[in-house]
Amino acid sequence: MNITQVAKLFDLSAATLRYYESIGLFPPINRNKSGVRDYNEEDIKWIDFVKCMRESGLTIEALIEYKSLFATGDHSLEARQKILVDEREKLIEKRDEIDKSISRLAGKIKDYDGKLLERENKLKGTLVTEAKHE
Amino acid sequence: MNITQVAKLFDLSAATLRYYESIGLFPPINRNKSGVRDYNEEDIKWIDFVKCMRESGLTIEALIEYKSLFATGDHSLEARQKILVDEREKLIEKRDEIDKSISRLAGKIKDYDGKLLERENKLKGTLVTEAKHE
DNA sequence: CCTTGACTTAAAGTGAACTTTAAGTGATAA
DNA sequence: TTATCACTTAAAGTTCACTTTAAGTCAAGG
Repeated sequence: MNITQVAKLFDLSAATLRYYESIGLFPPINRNKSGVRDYNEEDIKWIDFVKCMRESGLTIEALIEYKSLFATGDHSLEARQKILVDEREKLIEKRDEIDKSISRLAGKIKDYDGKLLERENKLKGTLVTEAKHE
Repeated sequence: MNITQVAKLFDLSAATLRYYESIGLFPPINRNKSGVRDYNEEDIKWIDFVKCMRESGLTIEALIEYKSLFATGDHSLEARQKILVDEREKLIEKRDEIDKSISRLAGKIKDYDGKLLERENKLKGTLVTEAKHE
């Protein structure tokens, strides 16, 4: 798979893919004899992971650190797991924040239902009054 | 309440509070005779709302729009409610994204447990082998 | 009286994460 | 053979949401 196809697949620009690779977000992509990137299954998995995590707000930095440790082999297993655990914690906190906001918005939305009803009733009152005057 | 107290209360800087007010994130704060801001209950509620929503990722723009409509009175009730509904939708999507990432991280973390066990077993194997050679 | 703290405007600076531009090389397909 | 992609490096530009700086005014308290 070439860069354009991968870009389409993940809705990223080729520039972003090169940028991500250049800063070490995932291992270097193999090239064909003419130096063109050829993405394999593993690469796709990495990119999928990176994209998912970035969308959830993991920093570039955390992902670079993870990938760097990955590159050092088995003795970094614990360290890598720790990063994942820490990031998961952060995401859980974030999710809880968002849940609070969702509830809060729900409450406000409900309040607006009340306000809208109130306004409707006022309008009806006006109409009744007008009817009386006829 | 003056700006310093409010800043402490919400862990925002006075500069940020002035900035928020200047761009219209909440209605203008009343001043005392010498022109110093004096925050009342309502102001505090606004700021609390704004801070909560900002932390969940609502844009400054959405919040400004909401407040602007608010300032136009009752005929914007529907429009205001719509903003809240739209933003809630966005937050729900975001939360679902984050949930996906949390699950994905959980899976990977578990995988690492497996890998760590494997490594441990290899280590044991080595020890056993060494024992045999004794 | 003088320090402290609040106020103002305008503008420049910051950091994160890209995006775009420039300027060039090299391979492949019609 | 010429157009189309892909590649490179380096650097500048963009957006968002502040933050900081500068340069000054004004009022209250010890």
